[in-house]
Amino acid sequence: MTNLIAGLRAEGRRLTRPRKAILDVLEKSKYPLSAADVHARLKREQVAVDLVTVYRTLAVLKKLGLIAQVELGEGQFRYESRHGREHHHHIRCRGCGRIADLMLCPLKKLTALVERETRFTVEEHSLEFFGWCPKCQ
Amino acid sequence: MTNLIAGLRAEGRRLTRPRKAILDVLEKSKYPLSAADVHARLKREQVAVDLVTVYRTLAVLKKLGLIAQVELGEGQFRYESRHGREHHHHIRCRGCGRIADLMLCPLKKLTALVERETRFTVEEHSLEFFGWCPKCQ
DNA sequence: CTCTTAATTGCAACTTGTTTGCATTTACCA
DNA sequence: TGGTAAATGCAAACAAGTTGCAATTAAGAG
Ligand SMILES: [Mn+2]
Ligand SMILES: [Mn+2]
Ligand SMILES: [Zn+2]
Ligand SMILES: [Zn+2]
Repeated sequence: MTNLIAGLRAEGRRLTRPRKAILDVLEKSKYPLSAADVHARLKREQVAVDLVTVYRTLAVLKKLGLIAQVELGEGQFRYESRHGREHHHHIRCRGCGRIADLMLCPLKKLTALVERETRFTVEEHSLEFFGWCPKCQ
Repeated sequence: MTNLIAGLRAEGRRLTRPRKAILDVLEKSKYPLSAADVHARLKREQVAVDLVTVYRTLAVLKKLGLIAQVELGEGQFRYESRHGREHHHHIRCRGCGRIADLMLCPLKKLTALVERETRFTVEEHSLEFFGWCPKCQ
């Protein structure tokens, strides 16, 4: 939360109820949430925030580096708090959609290799697995 | 093309002009194309096919395993032919959108590790890099 | 604490990517 | 050469995300 205040101030932005509430929802979640998910949880908590504001806030929090955008082949984005969490990846069940964290990232060496081969500068990568969770097998 | 005929027949489906043309467009492309890209190229080649048919055909070709669906953080799907190409991944430039193939996949061992840790059965994975191409750096 | 003002919000409308319903057309086999 | 189920085109619907604008509000100045 202190990161939020500092980050916002540094850009001349304001600390508002929706911003606090949305970051809070993401910090409490054990898996990444879509904008619609966030909106639904806010409603459940009696916090009246428009879905448009959720989208705009997610963009702000992402720019501040407080949340990460995750894509799991669903045709939509998900977001998760980065607070106190290492860079990591996910696995998603093809049956029930369950998402689990993978606390690993073996790609440091590979990134260097890619940069040498392609002459691109690598800024980010995404590594996701898809399969069947124990219940759905 | 012989794969297409065999695959379609095996499911009681038919070989049609749109299906041939769409697979052909994908086989000629050096990078993965969106449905709209495919549609535009068909038009350029005087092949009149509705965009809806492109979407439906991409779904069929994907189910037959002839093409792969690729996601590069754009909010849309791309598709590429699998004919004669190894399983591989991509790098996409944040500046101009240029996409290059990465002919590597160092994830066999990792997959086994993930399966052991999570108890999921891994069926597929996605590994993509994002950065800046030589022209955009 | 009150005032001022630019940042933020909500609402409606819009855009883009993708899917669905249905009547018409067509590939394929008897 | 039909008969028939599969495939197509067109219009409409849907879903995620974005934009314009008037109303609201956080926060610094006094
Ligand atoms: Mn996670
Ligand atoms: Mn490729
Ligand atoms: Zn990683
Ligand atoms: Zn791979």
